Amino acid sequence: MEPLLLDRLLQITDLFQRDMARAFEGSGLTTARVHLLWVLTHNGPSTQQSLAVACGVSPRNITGLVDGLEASGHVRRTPHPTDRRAVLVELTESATTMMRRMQQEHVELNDTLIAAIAPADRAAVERGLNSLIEKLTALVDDAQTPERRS
Amino acid sequence: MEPLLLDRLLQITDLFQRDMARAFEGSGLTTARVHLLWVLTHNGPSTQQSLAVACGVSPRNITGLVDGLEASGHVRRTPHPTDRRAVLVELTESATTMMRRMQQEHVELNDTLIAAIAPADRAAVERGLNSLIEKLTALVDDAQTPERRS
DNA sequence: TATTGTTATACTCTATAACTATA
DNA sequence: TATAGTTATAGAGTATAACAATA
Repeated sequence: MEPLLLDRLLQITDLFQRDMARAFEGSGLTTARVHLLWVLTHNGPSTQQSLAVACGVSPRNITGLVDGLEASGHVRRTPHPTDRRAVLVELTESATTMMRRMQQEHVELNDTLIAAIAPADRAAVERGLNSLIEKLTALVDDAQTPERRS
Repeated sequence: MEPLLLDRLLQITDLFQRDMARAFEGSGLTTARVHLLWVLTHNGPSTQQSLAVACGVSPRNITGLVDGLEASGHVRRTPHPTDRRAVLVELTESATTMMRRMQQEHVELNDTLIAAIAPADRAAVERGLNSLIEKLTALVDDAQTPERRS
């Protein structure tokens, strides 16, 4: 009984989640908080509204995540220069350093994974994953868009 | 700037999670509860201890998940025939029917995804995913096992 | 003495709704 | 009037520790 392609992909999903959880444990960080740190790394100082959009969660949730990251010294809230309602969330120096290291480990893991694939198969795997992403994106969007509000 | 292989895999992970959450919404089911239902589908009536091991969560957590699934009519607690400490959790008839349908949809999604990959690439993608699973499993285990308790 | 499940407690992620301060 | 963020409230998933009943 060959496992289905779908089962293999789900297994990879599970392995990633466990690998990430393991990498964070002890640091007080969680998947949701690290996600926010990645967004800040890529986008620079951001308002909580924009973080909510980027993370795909409610603004209220961002308040909680930023509270936690502020308490652990990873981010800092600073006043928005022109809008006194808003705050800018930015990485602290130590968090910036940490994210640089994480980004490096990310690239190293990528290299390790590519090295695990037979050279002759690599191009096909890349094409295949791209096709899967395209198909999955279409499926998710299809399910989202046509909410027949008749 | 080509995205990394790792980023593609993470994107697929994200798409799966969104697709599953979408599929369950409105049904009152969640990822954790559906996972438990899958375990029951595959293993048959089980004690909460064995469910805890199979789901990789604490026994206490299983109590909560089973409480919820019992309230929604998906599972039933029955006395263990020989061990009066334990209970056997089993699917109700309606949940069994639902899981059969879910299993069918699972196979259909698998077919859809395979169809999205160019036929010439399919074998290479399968091999590549197997290699990735092997490598990732080794990485996760390596990080787990040698907790140098010196 | 060890195991099964539950009660007690706590933390994180998540959401919606109401409210405050500003635009 | 609309927007940015917070307080209030709620529910799910997760954990550990203490306890009951049973092995």
